[in-house]
Amino acid sequence: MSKYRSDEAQRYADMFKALSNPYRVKIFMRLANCCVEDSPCGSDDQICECVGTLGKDLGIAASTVSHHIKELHRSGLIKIKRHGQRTECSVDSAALDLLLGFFKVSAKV
Amino acid sequence: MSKYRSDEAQRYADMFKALSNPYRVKIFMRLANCCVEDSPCGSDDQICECVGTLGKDLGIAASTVSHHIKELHRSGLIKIKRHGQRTECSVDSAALDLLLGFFKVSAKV
DNA sequence: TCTGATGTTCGAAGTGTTTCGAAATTTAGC
DNA sequence: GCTAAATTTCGAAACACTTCGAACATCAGA
Repeated sequence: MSKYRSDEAQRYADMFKALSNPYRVKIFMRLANCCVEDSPCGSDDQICECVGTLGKDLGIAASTVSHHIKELHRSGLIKIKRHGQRTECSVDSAALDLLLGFFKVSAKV
Repeated sequence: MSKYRSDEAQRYADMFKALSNPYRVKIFMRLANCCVEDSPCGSDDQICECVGTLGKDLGIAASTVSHHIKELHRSGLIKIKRHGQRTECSVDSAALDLLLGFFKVSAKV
């Protein structure tokens, strides 16, 4: 409590909930390795047709992948940009910094 | 995927699930500010009779606090040591480092 | 404008989570 | 051995999450 606003815990909980599913963790890790912030999927050398390709790699239905991506987006962890038929996703670096800060404070680094 | 084992995502998801509830985030933040690893609750100047006091501050039943603490413990985020009638909790610094690493890698810091 | 590719929304089934109060457990101190 | 304090376990009710397939929406290109 103390140095945090009462609804700050809720904000963190929302982001952690978005990462509380192994498929969403995998999606997030994959995005973090290929598309952070303003270098979205499909640019330059990296090609990841987000929903479709991720769905095949994960072995779950496309509608489920779409749902998980929506959850990640709702929590603010990722950004979504529609580009023609494709939906390009990227990790929101501000959210990343916020979470990094959460554990840095806790770790007293 | 790539550089992570298949069940590594599950491990992270478990820890994030433990932090997916605002009460558990509050408990974790409080513990991180008073008892990390080997300086458990109640030592020296800091006094926090974990379950009891946290329950009053959070405004929820003691049995609920106990449940949340069990969840944090099961995920590996905190350690539990019974000391007489009290249950002393502390943040597991190894888990903290693991999560810090998760976001550091993602942030490409 | 039709077609195929890509992605989203909907409804449903199964499962898991949250919270409580009551009862049980554990331990310190008499 | 009793009693009181701290915490856990149990059972139940309400609610939320996960996943799918089917149906719908959107867009690129012939």
